[in-house]
Amino acid sequence: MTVYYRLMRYKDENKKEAIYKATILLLNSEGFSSTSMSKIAKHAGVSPSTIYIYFENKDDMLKKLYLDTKEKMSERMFSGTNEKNDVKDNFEKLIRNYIDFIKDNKEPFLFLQQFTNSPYMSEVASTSGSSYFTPMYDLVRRGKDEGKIKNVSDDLLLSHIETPITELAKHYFRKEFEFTNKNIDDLITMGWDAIKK
Amino acid sequence: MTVYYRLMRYKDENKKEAIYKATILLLNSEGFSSTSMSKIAKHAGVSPSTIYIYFENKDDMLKKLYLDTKEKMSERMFSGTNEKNDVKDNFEKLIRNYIDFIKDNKEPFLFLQQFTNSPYMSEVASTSGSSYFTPMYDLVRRGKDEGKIKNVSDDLLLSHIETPITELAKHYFRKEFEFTNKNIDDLITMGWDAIKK
Amino acid sequence: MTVYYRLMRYKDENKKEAIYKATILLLNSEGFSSTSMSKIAKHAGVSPSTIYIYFENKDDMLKKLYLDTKEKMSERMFSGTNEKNDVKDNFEKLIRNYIDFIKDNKEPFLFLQQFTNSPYMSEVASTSGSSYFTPMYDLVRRGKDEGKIKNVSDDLLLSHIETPITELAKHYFRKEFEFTNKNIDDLITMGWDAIKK
Amino acid sequence: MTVYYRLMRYKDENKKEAIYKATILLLNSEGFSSTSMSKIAKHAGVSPSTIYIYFENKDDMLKKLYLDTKEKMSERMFSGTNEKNDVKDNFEKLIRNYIDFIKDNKEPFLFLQQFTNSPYMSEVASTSGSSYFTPMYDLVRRGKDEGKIKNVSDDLLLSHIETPITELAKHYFRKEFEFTNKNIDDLITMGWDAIKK
DNA sequence: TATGAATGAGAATTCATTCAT
DNA sequence: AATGAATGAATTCTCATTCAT
Repeated sequence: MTVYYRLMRYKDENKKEAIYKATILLLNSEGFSSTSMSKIAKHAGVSPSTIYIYFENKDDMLKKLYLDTKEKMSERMFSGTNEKNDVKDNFEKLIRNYIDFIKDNKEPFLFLQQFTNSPYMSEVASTSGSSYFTPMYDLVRRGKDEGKIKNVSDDLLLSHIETPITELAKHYFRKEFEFTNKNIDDLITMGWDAIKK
Repeated sequence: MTVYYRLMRYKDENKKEAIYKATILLLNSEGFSSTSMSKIAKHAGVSPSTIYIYFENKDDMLKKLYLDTKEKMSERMFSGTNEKNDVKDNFEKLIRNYIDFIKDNKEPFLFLQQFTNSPYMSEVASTSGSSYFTPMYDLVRRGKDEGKIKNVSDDLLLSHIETPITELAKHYFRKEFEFTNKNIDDLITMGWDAIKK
Repeated sequence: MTVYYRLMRYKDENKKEAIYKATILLLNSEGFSSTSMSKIAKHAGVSPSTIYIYFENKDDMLKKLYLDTKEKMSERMFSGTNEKNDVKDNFEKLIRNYIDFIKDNKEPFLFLQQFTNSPYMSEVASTSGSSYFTPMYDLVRRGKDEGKIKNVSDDLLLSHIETPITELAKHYFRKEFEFTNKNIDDLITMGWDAIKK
Repeated sequence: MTVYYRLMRYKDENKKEAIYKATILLLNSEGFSSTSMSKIAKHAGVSPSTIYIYFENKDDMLKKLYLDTKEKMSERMFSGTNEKNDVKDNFEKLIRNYIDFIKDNKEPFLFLQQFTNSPYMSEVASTSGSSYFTPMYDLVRRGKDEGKIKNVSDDLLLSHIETPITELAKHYFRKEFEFTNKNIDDLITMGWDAIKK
């Protein structure tokens, strides 16, 4: 009897994921201005009003989707890196992880780019988001301490690690570029040349 | 009579520019989905229907605005570079030009970023747009021929020149980073280290 | 077992009252168009679906709430009046009762006004409602028989008893008027002057 | 030529009136909660968006409609009254005017009642609205000065003039009461009895 | 009895665009 | 060339109600 009263229709996490997935796909194919809540609902196979059970409004949904996607990406990027490893090994691991993530996550990656370059970003940036990259900061700081990395502004260093790959990824998805083994090796060399002392 | 016509054309260009300017500002502050034709018209001080005298429709306007802005940027970037100059000098000039453009053109720059990372881009990319960067391709090719630049894929090289600065520019506009002389010099060093043989 | 059932019924009445109370408050502060079932549920501390256990639908609930409130008011109005008392004494008692009710029941009173002047009223009027005022009709009829009250249409008489107070009550709640002893005495005099022969 | 430039599509006051009329009819027949902007538009024969050319939003429209209707009513009520006339004559004129207005304006009258008893009223009350009744205040004040009217609170006096008729009007529209000549005469007598010294 | 999840229909409002001048 | 009025279609979001437990 007790059980009977306790039970109720639980929120279905599948629904949330379906909403996220539909949003990313639509955003990537049609852009912010053409991605409406009803289109998202239709693609996710739910009613428009259902979205409002999981999120306060469209903004709230987009921001949570961004944070969720960004978190998944940064987890993947730093997996296998370790503050006991050699700095350059970590650097190389990071780059390979990032490329792996990109290859496996075309749509989430493109969504992140679009979001990051939209005014939505500034609203999220203040909250959190950049916190995902503290391991990166730790890495370059250690590299500087150990005298292996140029003694320049952190931002300068970081901008030479992630961003060239990000740019190449866009070419990759437009099939103008390939992440061959040689290209990846070259990328590591160039990145390291840029930041090493 | 001549005067009459000149006056007309002068007025036109004013209106077109006002529309462009209003669009960029709105797009940067509110994003694609909140930038409507009537808002643009109001900010530009014209009637919504006036926009349709200058442009076929919203899409047409955005694309022409992108192309126009991009052209202005690339003109500025390559000014003073020359295929007779030393490759490294050209490289340095390019970077300094780009930073100058960024500093003087916050709103156009941010608009370009937003547009480039949106699905609008793919519609424009096919038409033209990348043509603006042929001087860049010429430069790296010459560098390779002269044995000064790494013999790696062009895309790899280009991605290490423009993109780190682009990334830093965003930090700059969020007031998290400054383009001091030292930072600019470091940037040039790092970029050159990345691509030089 | 008895206790069990009593507990259940007790709980029920609590919920029903909570729903009624929340509805009245919302209706008075936000009006018919902004008072939704989910808002009512939230304010009453129950689930939206719980309301449907007690009432068929929203209309049914509103009508029952009106009838319930109206009944409480008329009970209070006629308490202490008696067909053996002097007609004028009954008249005075009625007015004092009504003012007492108003003072003690701001929200229910305002709800009644709003409901009475809405198209909802016509749906309820046919069912019942006016039956609550038969004691009033009895009173004026007796007054006429005894030659104390003007020999005019009942409606004319009734409209001079309750309505001026109703109007003043609205001013009272807007803090533009006070039910001082003098005002109440004046009110009784004026009402009696209006209807007396 | 100059004329050509000056001309444009002017706002059509007919449209505004059609919107007002449709709103009143719908509000009276279906109430606040069932009267949607699209229903109003359909009944007025315009597009929903057209309403937003004339009014900021629904609230704005309702308030302006109320003020407009109230103004028309008060103009009618005080027509033919004059501060040189005898107080009692003015009083009688006022009542006859009000009844005439009611008979000729069923829908506007019922709308005013519904609006006045809704929470919308409090938003409007602060702005203006009661200003329409200054002639009434002038009248009772003069009556008191001349020693013809009871020396009681203005609110008390006013509540015995307009409100009984308002109440009877509702019965009239439900066909439960008729404004016969005798009834009107009785009404005047009773009202005057209530307020006269 | 009681619930929170779920929903299609409909709410207010804004959209890109065209019309009439 | 220029405009403000006008609009049907589409927007975000809320509604009354039902479902599953």
